[in-house]
This record gives sequence, C-alpha cells and structure tokens, in this order.
Amino acid sequence: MSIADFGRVIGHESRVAMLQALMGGVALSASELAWHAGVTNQTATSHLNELVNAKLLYRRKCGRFHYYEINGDSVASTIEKIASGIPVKDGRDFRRNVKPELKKARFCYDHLAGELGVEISRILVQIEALVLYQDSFHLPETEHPIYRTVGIDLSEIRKSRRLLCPRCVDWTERLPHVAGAVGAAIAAKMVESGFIVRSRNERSVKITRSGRFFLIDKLGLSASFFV
Amino acid sequence: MSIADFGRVIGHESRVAMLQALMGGVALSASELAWHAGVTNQTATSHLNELVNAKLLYRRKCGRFHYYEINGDSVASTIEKIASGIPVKDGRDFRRNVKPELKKARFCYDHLAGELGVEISRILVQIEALVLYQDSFHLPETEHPIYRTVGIDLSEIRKSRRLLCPRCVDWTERLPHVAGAVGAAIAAKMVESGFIVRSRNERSVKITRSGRFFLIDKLGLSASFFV
DNA sequence: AATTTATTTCGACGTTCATCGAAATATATC
DNA sequence: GATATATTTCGATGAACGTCGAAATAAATT
Repeated sequence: MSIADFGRVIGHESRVAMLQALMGGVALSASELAWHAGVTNQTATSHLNELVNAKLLYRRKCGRFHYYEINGDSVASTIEKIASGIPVKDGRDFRRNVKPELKKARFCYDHLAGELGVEISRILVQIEALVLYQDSFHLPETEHPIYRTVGIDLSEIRKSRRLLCPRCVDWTERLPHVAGAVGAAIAAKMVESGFIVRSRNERSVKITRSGRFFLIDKLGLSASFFV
Repeated sequence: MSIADFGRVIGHESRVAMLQALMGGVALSASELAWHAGVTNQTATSHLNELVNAKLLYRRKCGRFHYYEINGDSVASTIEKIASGIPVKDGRDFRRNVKPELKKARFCYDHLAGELGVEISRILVQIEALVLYQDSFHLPETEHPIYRTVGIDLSEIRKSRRLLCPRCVDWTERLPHVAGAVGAAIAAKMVESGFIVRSRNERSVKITRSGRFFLIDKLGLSASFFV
C-alpha cells in the first residue's frame, strides 16, 4: 500500500475516530465504532470496509457482532507517530473546551463514560468485581455480589456473544471505562432504576438524587465526587 | 493539524511524489517538483500551497525561483515511518519493472538521471570537480578544468539565482545525481554537442557514438558501462 | 414462527478535489 | 524596452468521496 493510499484512508475524521477508539488494542463492534465516529451504521460499514481492506483493521465475527481491532503494533505505532510528530496549527488541549456536563457523565454508545464511567470502573476493580489484567478488564471467576445488588444477572449476560467488558478509552479522562455487555448492562440498569437520566442532547447524563444515594451507599463513591 | 488533515494532505500521489523527491533534505524548485509529480506547473502550485500550509514543506524564494524543502526532521521521520511501517499489499520491488532504457539514462526535469546521471555525478566527485560534503554536492573553490572541456562557463552559471548543484535522489538507482544549474548545464551541453539525444518519449536518453567516446575519453567512464 | 437487533446493500444526492488552458505577474536576459 | 523564463491566478470540468433513507440479510430473542 502506497503512502498516498495510506494517507487517503486516514484522511477523514470518521475513519480516524474509529482508529483512535481502537488504539490500545481493544476490540469494538461496528455499531460502537459508528457511534464513536458520529455516523450512521451504513456509513460506518463503508469506512470499516476501507480500513479492513487497507489492512489497518482486523475484523472478526462473533455471532451477529462484528468486532474490529487494530491490525498489529506497526499500525498502532504509525498512527501514534503521526499524532505526535506532525506540526500542529493549534496546540491547545482540546479537553479544556469540553462542556462540564459531558465531562462529568455521558453515554458512550450504550455504556457510561466521563468521570462517572471511569470512577465506576475504578471502584469495580477496587472491590474486585472487575479485574484489570494486562490493560484489559475481566470478570473474576467468582461472581461478585455487587451485580445482584444492582440487579444484573451475570450468568445471563455471559450467554451473549457480545464481548463482556472491553476497555474503552475515555477521551476526556484519558482513563479506561468498561464497555461491552457488562458496561451496557450497568448503564441500562441505572437508567431503569432511575439513578441516572439521559439529558435532552442524548449524550450527557444527569445523576438523580436516588442515584447519588445508590452510588455512595452501595458502590462506595466518595461524596466529593458530586461536588 | 489533526491526523485526518495530515492524512488528507499526503493522500494524493502528486503531493507524495513531491515529498519523496525532497526526502534527504534537498531543496528543489517548483518546476522541478512539478516534473517529479508528473503534473503541470499550475497543478503543482496548488499542491505546493497545501503542503506549505500544512507546514510539511518550507518555501523560500531566490529571484524568480521558488525552492521547497522538507520542514524539519520530524516531518521526514513521519513520512519514513509511514513508508516503512504500513502493511503492503504488494511487496514487489517496483524497480524490477523499470524499462531498461529509462534505467540506463533519462532526463529528470532538465538534468540527467538513471545510471548515466549517477555515474557522471560519481566521477565528477572522484576527479574533484564536485565535492560531496554532508550529503550535498558543492562546487570546489578552484574551478576544475573539466567544465571548460565540456564547454561550460561556471562563472556565468554562478551568477544565476538558481541553486547550483542540489542533490537529486535517483528513484531507480537510489543514489544521488546532480541537479540544479550545473546539472542542467551538463545535460544541455551534451545535447548541444550531440553526445546524447532525447528519445521520442521525452524521458529516456540515447547515448550517441560520439557521446560514448566523449564519456570514456574525457570523463573516464568505464567501457563496461556501455555493455 | 414472529419479532428484535446487528449489520450490510442499494441507490441517490451533494460536496470536495484535481486537473489544465488561458492569461497574468514577477524576475531575469538580451 | 523587448523578449524569455518561472510561477501564479482564474475559471471550467469531470472524477472521487461521504452521506443517509429504505430495504435486505443474518443472528439472536421471545
């Protein structure tokens, strides 16, 4: 593949957003990547086909889910080199301009991101309801009771062909939050229980009063988190 | 500049051809780069403006000549990283498919390239009519008599605002040949003297019988060069 | 078997990009 | 001053690209 072909493939924000979402070796599904790129699934399919044909991404099917990952270290390091080596017009840290409500808590496709997503993930690891092993989340062999407390039946979730708990890198916090079936189940159950509500712009999330109580009392979040 | 912007800028063969012609730190003029890219000067101007705006190239004027060079080591190393790190569809060495007559001797804009261009440059360095210093050609302080022998008046050429003897990297030989005012003068004088003639396709060059005599007798090329 | 979810295919539409002929401008040379 | 060379500007043209609605396909779930 020539330099020009490579340039052409990465020369669009949608494809770059997908690549960046996958940096760090995680696998994400087509719909999740469509969300990250801010396009419809049809457009995402078109872009993903190009990335796979260019051998930048690797695709594997798992039931009806199509998972994509970066195709090797050399691709990742090339993207990193471009990101770090090219002259910038504007060196400002884009994170300074994130709306506070998006930074605090928001949906990332169908799971939680932002400070809330990161903090929940961190606490689940701390109480050993999740294991962070070699930069990836895993469920422990013995089911932690917190899932029942929240109303999540892990044995049912385990039956899914969807990845259970891939690590999603938070673009505002630059720390990981849990995605996949477990991440989605946590988010769905919190909506169902009235602990969080989606805001009108469908991205940011408001934590309700009962949600605040639940997060402090049951999950052990610090009260200072809500200041 | 974002990854996508960078990708878009290098995502066309014409701009990549210009960047590649400039790898190694040489400076080439707009018309020379148009030639390398295989486009008209108007098209080249458009592309060069983009490369300069993206801060990949640096432009400086010298009289009516506009010279371009790679804008720093980080740009060069990023391009090299892309060239070496990306997955290739077809690993064949493209040089295998070069027509023999193009490989042997051809014009590169207005100076000689191919085996002939490289060999003439090598011999000029050997007899100290050119100095290869820090990967660049230079004229020696004392004018070498070979130029008068060929019919070239260096004192007149020195008056030109054009670069005298930049190093042009031969894409078939991967060795340098001399470009600029000196390179052009050598080629022009050899045409004028009937030592070489342009072929009908305007790229390859045929060495005439008298040219062969001249190159062996006056410049010291080995007879085996013409086998 | 019916319904739902994930993804792809199809086709239309609008935008972006790269090209060059003609003409103009800037910088020499004669 | 006239002419030549290097380069740019202008405008038109055609190709390439990215989008999504509608519909279809594949793999679940009910």
